[in-house]
Amino acid sequence: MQTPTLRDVADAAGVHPATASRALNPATRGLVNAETARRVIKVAEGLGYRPNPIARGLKTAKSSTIGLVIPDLTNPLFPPIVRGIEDVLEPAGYSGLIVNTDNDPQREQAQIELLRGRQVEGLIVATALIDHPLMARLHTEGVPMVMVNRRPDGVDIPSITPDDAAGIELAVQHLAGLGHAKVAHLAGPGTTSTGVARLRAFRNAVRDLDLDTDPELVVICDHWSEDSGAAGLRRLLDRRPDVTAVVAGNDLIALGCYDVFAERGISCPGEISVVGFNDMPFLDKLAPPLTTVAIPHQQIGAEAARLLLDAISEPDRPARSVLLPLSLVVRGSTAPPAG
Amino acid sequence: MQTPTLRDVADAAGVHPATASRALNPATRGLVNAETARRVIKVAEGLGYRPNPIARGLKTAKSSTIGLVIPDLTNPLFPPIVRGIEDVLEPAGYSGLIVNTDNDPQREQAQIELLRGRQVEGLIVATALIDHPLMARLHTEGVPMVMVNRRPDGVDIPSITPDDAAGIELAVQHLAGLGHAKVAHLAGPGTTSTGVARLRAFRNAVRDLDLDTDPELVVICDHWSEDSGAAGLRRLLDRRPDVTAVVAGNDLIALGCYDVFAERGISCPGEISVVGFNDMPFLDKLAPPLTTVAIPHQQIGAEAARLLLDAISEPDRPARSVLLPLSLVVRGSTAPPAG
DNA sequence: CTGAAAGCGCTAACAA
DNA sequence: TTGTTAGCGCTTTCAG
Repeated sequence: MQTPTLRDVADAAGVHPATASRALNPATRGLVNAETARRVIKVAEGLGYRPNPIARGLKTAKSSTIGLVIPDLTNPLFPPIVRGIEDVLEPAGYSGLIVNTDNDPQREQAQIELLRGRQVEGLIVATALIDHPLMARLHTEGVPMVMVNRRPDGVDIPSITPDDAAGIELAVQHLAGLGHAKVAHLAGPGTTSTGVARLRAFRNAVRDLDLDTDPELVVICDHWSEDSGAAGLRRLLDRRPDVTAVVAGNDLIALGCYDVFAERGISCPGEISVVGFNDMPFLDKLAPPLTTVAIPHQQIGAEAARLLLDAISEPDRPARSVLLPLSLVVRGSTAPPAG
Repeated sequence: MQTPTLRDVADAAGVHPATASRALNPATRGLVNAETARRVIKVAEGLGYRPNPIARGLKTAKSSTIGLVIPDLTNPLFPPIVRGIEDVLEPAGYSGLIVNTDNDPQREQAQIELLRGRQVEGLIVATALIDHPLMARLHTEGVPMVMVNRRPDGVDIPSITPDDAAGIELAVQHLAGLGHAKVAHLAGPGTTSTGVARLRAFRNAVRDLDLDTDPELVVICDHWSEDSGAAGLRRLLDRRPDVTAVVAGNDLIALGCYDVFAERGISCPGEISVVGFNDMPFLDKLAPPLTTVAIPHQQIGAEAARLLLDAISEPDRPARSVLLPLSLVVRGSTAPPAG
């Protein structure tokens, strides 16, 4: 016999399926005689009954499923976030459906279509762009969602983001404290909130700390990637070979710097110091270990999931956004400037 | 109006829902007048109709969903495999539901229960142990599944695994070629197929190449983890401080060696060479860059997904298993022995 | 407190 | 080729 159905349980317990349903569902159990309920539950266990969420979903128009929209699972930033998400989704009876967009809006739209087709009850999105018509549309359509890491501008969607400004400030202060005056910034793309927030914070910090404010010290990278970081640093060095420290928009961009150091025989931190952002795994094993701004990955995910579950259960509650505190992890890639 | 249903489409097209269903499903489209079909499809598009897979699943007892059982998404080995899996699942109309077991059999069982509750049509499992009653039971219950990376013993389940023996042989040959005679092996747990296969291959290789076959040169680690690797190397060095090269069971174990090198001031590759296994990301950025046996991660995943889809569509086809070829990536962690 | 009846959206016989 | 009918497994009115 295949997995028993509610009917089987009801028959075996000598009650009507409806009664069995009520007895088995904690939320409606109160409507049924405690004794009967106990009996039904017992029988259900005996038969190894497991409710079929598909059937339940069809009736209740709920799938107990939520969509995770990320650029690329292969980026080490995301797995811990995903873990954090699942850690809160699972006890709540939800499952996460992960899709990768590869940062392609086309693909993103298709993937989200797919998720909606699968009746996800909400979306956790890590691919937000500052100007993101798709997200805006979904939001007006009333799709419950939460942004992680980045957020669109001018749309009132709940989000969990790191405190970019504070993080960059920590980084610049650290470098200034070491004695660096010519600090550069390899910014992330201006299409992302993290890119612009960190850039703005950088400009404020160098100004406040009386460091060199030459605009040539800022290079905006095309992507949040190693290659873009390398290209950015090359451009920077061509303009300002005298730079002694770099605040990278994130860790991958910092890794790109490492490539250029190797390529040009530059010593780090001897000649140039570097600070990353995100503290992705294994950074402590690099040569040199990367100093970086650490964000609480799992916690970001967990918090996002909680916000989303809230949004699902209380659709009318106003969007709540969380700014997560972060800390600077000082490792070997930063040191006082030479001579 | 919420998402239109098949009824809405049928009404708008002036046909019966059953006809609309047939027209919309490519598999049954042949049963319907080409003209009618075209019209229905057109109307469906116009209304933005998207079929509800939940309803479809309820009827067909299929969920178009498969379960991915992995130990921990946070282990960098898995994300690329997952990508590979999704890359073939998605075009086939399937979605993957990922669960993390944290290598806890308890949790594994619970998670698989959950997946089955969600009516997954099959399982891709990366947590196989040599002796794995749960997998054996699922297999006899006829649950379609495929093992990736590791496999249980004595059960006829399709699997995609790296060619462990060949990989270890490459590693040992490389070290022997550099002039190492005292080569050690930090083996993975004996409860996993990869652990024992690599250990066996190591023993064969040192014998065939006339290297030191002292059993003290083999340490079996408790887990496939950095900490276990570190503990293993400490044990090894206490017994055989004269060792000049280590073949680590996998990259994480090799990373553990790096920790011990730092802790004891041992230079690598100056005093001890290390080879890893898996070629997880960013190994080229380590100090020193890790020489390792590379496996085709995405391809493993893709192949696993293909096998599973086959198994689902043809349940009676005999289990097919694939041994994937691998290659040695020589980086900076290996060099001729000192003096 | 429990049973009867209807229906979620779709597909699969069976008829016409 | 199309429509009719029934039902997947469950929840949810509505009566009783």
